[in-house]
This record gives sequence, C-alpha cells and structure tokens, in this order.
Amino acid sequence: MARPRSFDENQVLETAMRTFWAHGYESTSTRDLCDALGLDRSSVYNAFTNKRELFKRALTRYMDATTADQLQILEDPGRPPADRIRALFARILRTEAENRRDGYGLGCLTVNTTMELAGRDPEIALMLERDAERRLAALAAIIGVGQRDGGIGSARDAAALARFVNAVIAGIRVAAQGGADDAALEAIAAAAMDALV
Amino acid sequence: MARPRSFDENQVLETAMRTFWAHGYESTSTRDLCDALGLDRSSVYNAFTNKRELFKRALTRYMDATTADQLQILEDPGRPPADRIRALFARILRTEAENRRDGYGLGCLTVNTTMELAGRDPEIALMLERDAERRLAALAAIIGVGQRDGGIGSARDAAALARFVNAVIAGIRVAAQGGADDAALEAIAAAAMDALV
DNA sequence: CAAATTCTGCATCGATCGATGCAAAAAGGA
DNA sequence: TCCTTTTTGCATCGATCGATGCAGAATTTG
Repeated sequence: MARPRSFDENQVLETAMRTFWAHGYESTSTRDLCDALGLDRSSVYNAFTNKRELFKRALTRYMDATTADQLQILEDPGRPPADRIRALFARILRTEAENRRDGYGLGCLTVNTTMELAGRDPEIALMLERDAERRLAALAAIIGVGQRDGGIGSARDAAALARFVNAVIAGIRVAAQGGADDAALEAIAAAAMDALV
Repeated sequence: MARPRSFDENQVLETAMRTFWAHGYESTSTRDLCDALGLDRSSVYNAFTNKRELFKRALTRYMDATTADQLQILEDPGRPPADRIRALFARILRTEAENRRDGYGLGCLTVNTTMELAGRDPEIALMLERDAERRLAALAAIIGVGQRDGGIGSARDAAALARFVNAVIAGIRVAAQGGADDAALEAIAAAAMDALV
C-alpha cells in the first residue's frame, strides 16, 4: 500500500552502533551517521525520530548483544565458577584486542556512554543501570556458587565481589582507550583473579 | 606601560578546570566557559589562544595537583607500603564522595579526558600517558618495597600490580559516574586490596 | 490504470559552535 | 597631559549542528 524502505533496519542499527561506539554520541553528527549508513537524513529521521532515539536503539542493541554474550559465558555449566570469571576476562581482553585501532582501543560502548551521558541524561542512565544490574546479578550468583563449592576463596560478600569484577572490567576498558597493550590488560585481569580465589 | 588584566590567571584556570571536569571538553562551549569565568571571549582568547590550549592548561593543572597529592600519599615514610595503597584508595573514595552531585560523581578529569579525547588527539594522549607513567612508577616502586618487606604478599611483577591498582581506580571513577554509592565504591577498593596482601 | 500512502533527495531552517575585528577604555612612562 | 600598549566589550564571521518542508519517486491496493 506504500513505498517500502530501501534499507534493512538491523543493518542500519549495526552501523549506527559502530559509529557511535567509535566516536561517541556528541561527536557523531547526523551527517557522519548518514555518510556511514548511505542514507539521507530525512530517511533516518523518518525511521528513528531523531538522533537521540537512534542512539538509544543502537545502545540497546549493543547492551543486549554484549550482555547476552557475557551471561552465556558466566552460565556455562561445563566450567567451575572461577573458570567462568576467567573466561569472562578472556572475552573482554579478546574483544579489546580485536577493536584496537591506531594503538587505541574502542573500549566498550556501555562504559563510554556512562562517562559521556549518564550524568546528564537520566533516561539513558537508567538504561545503563538496568544493564549493569543484569551483569552484577549474574556475577554475584556465580561468585556465590564458587564460594560454596570452594573454587572462590574470598569470604567477601558476593555482591561486593561482583562490583569489584565489574569495576576491573571498566578499568580494563579505560586502560585500553589510554593505549595500554594486550600484556598490560592481561596483567590487570590476572591480578584481579587473585582477589577472588 | 599597558592596561593590566582584570583577572587572576590561576583563578581562571581553576574555574576552567572545574567546568571542563563537570561537562567534558566538547560539551563545554566557550560561552559556557566565559559565563563561569565572568570574562568576555576576547579576553580568554587573548590570554589563552584558543579553547584547546586553555583545556590543556587546565588539564595540566589538574594532573599536577592530583598526581602530586597521590604521590605524597604513596611516599609517606610514616606508613608501611600496603597502608599507603590503602590510604590512596581512601583518598580516591573521599574525593569521589565530595564531588558527587545529583547522585552522579564527577569522576576524574584524567579518566574523563582519556575516554573523550585520547583516541583522537595524540598530543593530549601523550600528556595523559606521561601522567599515568608517573603514577605507575610510584605505585610500582612502593609495591616493590612492600613485596620485599612482606607487607604485600603477591608475587606478581610490581609493574603489573601497579597497572592493576591504576585500573581499579579508573573502575571506581567509572562506577561513580554510573551512580554507585559510597559503600559500593568502598567494596571495590577493599576487594582490590585482597589481590595485593 | 488510477488512487492512496510512504519513502527518498534536495534545499534550507534557526541555533549554536569556535573564533575574530575593531573601537573604546585603562593603565604606565615621558 | 599625551603617547604607547594592552585589555575589554560588542558585534559578527563562516562553519556546522540537529531537524524539517516539500516535491517527486516508488510501491500496494482497488
């Protein structure tokens, strides 16, 4: 009954996500986006309302994919809990290595957005907090299991240890954006594991 | 022989530093700055060349003050090495608590700038790396002393442990900007100490 | 084929950005 | 007091920002 769209919405979101990821929200202009997307601005505004809504869609896509990937690692029944945390760190290190360009990592869109927008956009801050809660809950659950079966020797509150692991991951992202190499990032993760086992 | 300036350069740098700290580099317009400073743009451009040079001056001021403060804690001869690291974390937590507004911390201008600019401004990235080197060197030295006198039980390379402590501090800043409360930040620091002693 | 509906391409809007030109104001030195 | 030098206040520059208006193209339905 009407003219169909000339683009695939998922592909647009994927490209928009990578563009925001690489340059940040404010520094990505709608013109930059449309160049990367191969679309006119009016098409983007027609489909996604405005820049901020498009960003929210892209951020949701990133968080859904990333958190699902991390939860899958944390809930792998084939490994003991401590090994799952190790595997999580290994995944962080691998993605940071893959996304390195010009000596600087892209970091993580979640951490980047927390730094850029959480303090002045309550709605986006809430999206980020909900995502963080999911990851913290999964981490705390696995750590609790590890504490009961002895694989994780720390007697600290599991929720506190989950916050610690989450903070170290964020610290690794920051170090990557600051130019740290793979060995430096790996040393951080290895030391963090010492606090758990 | 000529008209004197109506402002104190140090006060201007202090105010500019706090404005950039609160809102970031790109999101602070020259008009925002001049409103905060009580000066006209032409005065600011006359004294500091342009926005980026003013930012570099403000960033240098921040790094000099912050790093000097942290090095003083790390080099306090009255405490054993492990206690100095604990005191460093305590200082981070205190400043984050002091700089909290609307539930969100200001974080740290160094970390904020690393996330916003390090990947696309090589000169500023170099300034940040030099500052990080100073802190890492001091941390590694103190950790080495602690390893030899037994206060720090970890057998890991002192430089690697220094990177770990630095990353945890960055992680605490990120958590603070994400809305974490004092207790959550303290739990992160406490767990990090477990990896050293 | 014609009517209805949506999408696309181009031009452009007002707002804001960093930065500058210029004349008046303010000081010191003669 | 007058000359020289610098700062200051005001107006404004060109570029870019996010966003929109509108006519024509494209497609489904009748």
